[in-house]
Amino acid sequence: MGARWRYVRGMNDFSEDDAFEAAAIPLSQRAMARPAMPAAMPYLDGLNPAQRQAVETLDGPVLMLAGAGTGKTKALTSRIAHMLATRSARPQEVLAVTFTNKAAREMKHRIAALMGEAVEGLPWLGTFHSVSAKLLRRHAELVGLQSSFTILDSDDHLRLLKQLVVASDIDEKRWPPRMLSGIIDGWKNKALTPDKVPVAESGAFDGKGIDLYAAYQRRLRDLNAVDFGDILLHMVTIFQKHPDVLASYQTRFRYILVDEYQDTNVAQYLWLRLLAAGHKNICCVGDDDQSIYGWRGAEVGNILRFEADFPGAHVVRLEENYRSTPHILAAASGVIAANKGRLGKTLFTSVKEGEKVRLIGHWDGEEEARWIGEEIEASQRGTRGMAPMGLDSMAILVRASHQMRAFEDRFLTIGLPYRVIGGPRFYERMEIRDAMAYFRLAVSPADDLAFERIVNTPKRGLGDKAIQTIQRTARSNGVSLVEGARLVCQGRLLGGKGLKELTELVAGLDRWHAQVRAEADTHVELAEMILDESGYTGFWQNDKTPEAPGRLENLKELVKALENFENLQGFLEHVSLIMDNETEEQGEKVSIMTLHAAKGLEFPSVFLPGWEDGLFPSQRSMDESGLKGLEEERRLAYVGITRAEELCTISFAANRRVYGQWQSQMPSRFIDELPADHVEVLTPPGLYGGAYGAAGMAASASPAIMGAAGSNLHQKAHDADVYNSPGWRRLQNRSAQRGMAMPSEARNMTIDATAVSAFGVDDRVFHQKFGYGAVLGIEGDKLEIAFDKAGTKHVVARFIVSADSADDVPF
DNA sequence: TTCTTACTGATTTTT
DNA sequence: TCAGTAAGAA
Repeated sequence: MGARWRYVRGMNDFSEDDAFEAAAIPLSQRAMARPAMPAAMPYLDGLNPAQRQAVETLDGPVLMLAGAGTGKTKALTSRIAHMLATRSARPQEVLAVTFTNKAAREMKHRIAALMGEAVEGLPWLGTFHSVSAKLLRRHAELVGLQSSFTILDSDDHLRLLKQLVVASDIDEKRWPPRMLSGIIDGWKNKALTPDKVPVAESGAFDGKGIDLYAAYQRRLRDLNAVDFGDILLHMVTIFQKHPDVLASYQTRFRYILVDEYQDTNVAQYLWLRLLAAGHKNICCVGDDDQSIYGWRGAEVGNILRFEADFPGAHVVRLEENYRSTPHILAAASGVIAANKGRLGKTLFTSVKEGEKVRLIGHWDGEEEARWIGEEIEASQRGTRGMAPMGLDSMAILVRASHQMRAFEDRFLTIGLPYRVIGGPRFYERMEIRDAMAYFRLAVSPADDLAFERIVNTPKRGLGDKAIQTIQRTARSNGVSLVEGARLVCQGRLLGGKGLKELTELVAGLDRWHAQVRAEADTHVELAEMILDESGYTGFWQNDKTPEAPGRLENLKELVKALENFENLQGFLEHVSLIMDNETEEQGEKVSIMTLHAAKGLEFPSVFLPGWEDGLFPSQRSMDESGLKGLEEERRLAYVGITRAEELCTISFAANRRVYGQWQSQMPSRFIDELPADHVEVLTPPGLYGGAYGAAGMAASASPAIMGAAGSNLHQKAHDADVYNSPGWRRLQNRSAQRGMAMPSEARNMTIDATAVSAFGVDDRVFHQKFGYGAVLGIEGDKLEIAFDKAGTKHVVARFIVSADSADDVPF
């Protein structure tokens, strides 16, 4: 949990002049920081010339092109420190925007560490959304909202759209609400209000897209709600339509800083341009080579165009890399060089040689996971003359989250601790959303979306029909759903169980709302009471599924988190923008995450599996966005490689199971783009017999043998394509030069020799996926096995080897 | 109303 | 493969 919840004041706290919530920084840290004397400027000492230039050029537009690992956060925070220390700006005149709460938090900490208590107050520093939401609460009436508007999460957003789609007689199958959501988000990212959507797009969503968009916006206004896109879009609208409001902020924010500028979308771009239009003291930091969010509206063009947008801009390149070895940098540069229209940077480092980037091909995805698991264990012990590495120093970065499974399975089997970063977020979990819907209703009974969410959660016998009755009643009386429900109860418009339960729910809501207003209990007690009385806690206590205990745990955590807020209202206002994934898990663990989630992180040792055409670069990305898509994938490769400090290991598999079907894979075209001088090709141990070359491997394994090996799994591996692909040939050539042979599946065939009869009850056995276990019984060609880690399973005998031979049979 | 069984179709994800 | 939905049975 940690700092995630440590915001105490409400967004609505208008009296507070500075956006910076002092409470966000633990007092201990603030006290420890040494006050910086304005004259001394010690923060400049550790900067290289480029960083220093970026820090000292305060006036006018500055574009800081900061390659991976070049110390851009240091430059950015030092720049703010410099502004304040030299009294070029007062804290409240500085606005710094980031994309994530995490980045905002880190900057706050680092500025505080640099400045100590030398200045009073700190700058406006937050995400585009949090800063914007704060402004919007001040000016909500200009776009027809009240300042207390609610911010919808993506779940509510989708539910609302679904209702609209259903209401307009559209075939939900052909035109899924999800698609409409994507279209509308896209428009909002481009700062297009319904009246501004170009005619060319009027065909969107069966020709009804624009109308539905307009209807959706009306509905939001009626609900006094905004979605994430609106937060920015409404502010842009306000800035454009109310020059006085804009002017006041232009005067107020004399200096603007933007992090990750390559990720800005059109709405954010306009937002910034409007605010900076007067003084043009805007400093944008970014790296066009790390733009990986085009699919959600980011425009690389924004950064490419910066000098045209802001004539006379100073462009500062941060090119000295403090993170990676020369080989790693060279490999990354080699790959990214294939992209066109880059601003161009040449990363260099003063670090000495280090290891080359390692490249290895595997037979299939499971083996890839197995090999990486072994490498990790080896690194832990310390190999190749490298010091032992902790698990925290290692990460596996995948293109798509489904690739994580192979690793999780494998690591579970061998008992290697791992942590998945970026999974479902805390506040997106069903139980948290349900609980928050109850809280929302207690605070504002008119919250129809919250009501819809929880009427029948836990089950109250209120199905579709009952809900329709409530909706009809509410609509015809022009009241909220809660009031509609009350009328339904009074008029006894429902039968038996449902009626009784609904009456009870309405009574409960009344009671809770009264408590909120009376402030009789503390909000924490109240929250507990709501969850209890609604039967929600009991609902999970009675649930026997394995997730139930975890969900109860999460609910407890949610209630605990409330302690950091003054009241329920304050909590709800913040929560939609502030909650992120900061699970400070204990213990040394290998990290598994997507390449996207890895941006901004670094690890001594990085594994990049699944470099196969179609997977990475992703086929879909190329189909949908062509060359642009491919280039974004390439940037993703660049991001991946540059996460590594000392060791980077790229791998691919010749066969992979895709949606349950085995497919042969071609090594990624990005592998061909790796500069040969900086790459060392490995061959998996135990997989090459020495007698077989790659070509021989394909040709010599007769179908009969393959069939006997039970490898219907492998049937496609004979496609010569794999072995004729440039990447594989290259691998082969390199191996040949080094006197190595290519993997052969010759060894795999030995597995078939182990027939059922080879096993007896109580034998110790090994299974590729489930690990070690003991045979409980034999049934036909299947064995019943009690696995040490994976439980009892029935497994086909040919997938089993005897435990003592497990070590030397690769499969 | 709700529980069960057939079907479909499938990145990346912050706010 | 598997999750999430949509139509049928209790």
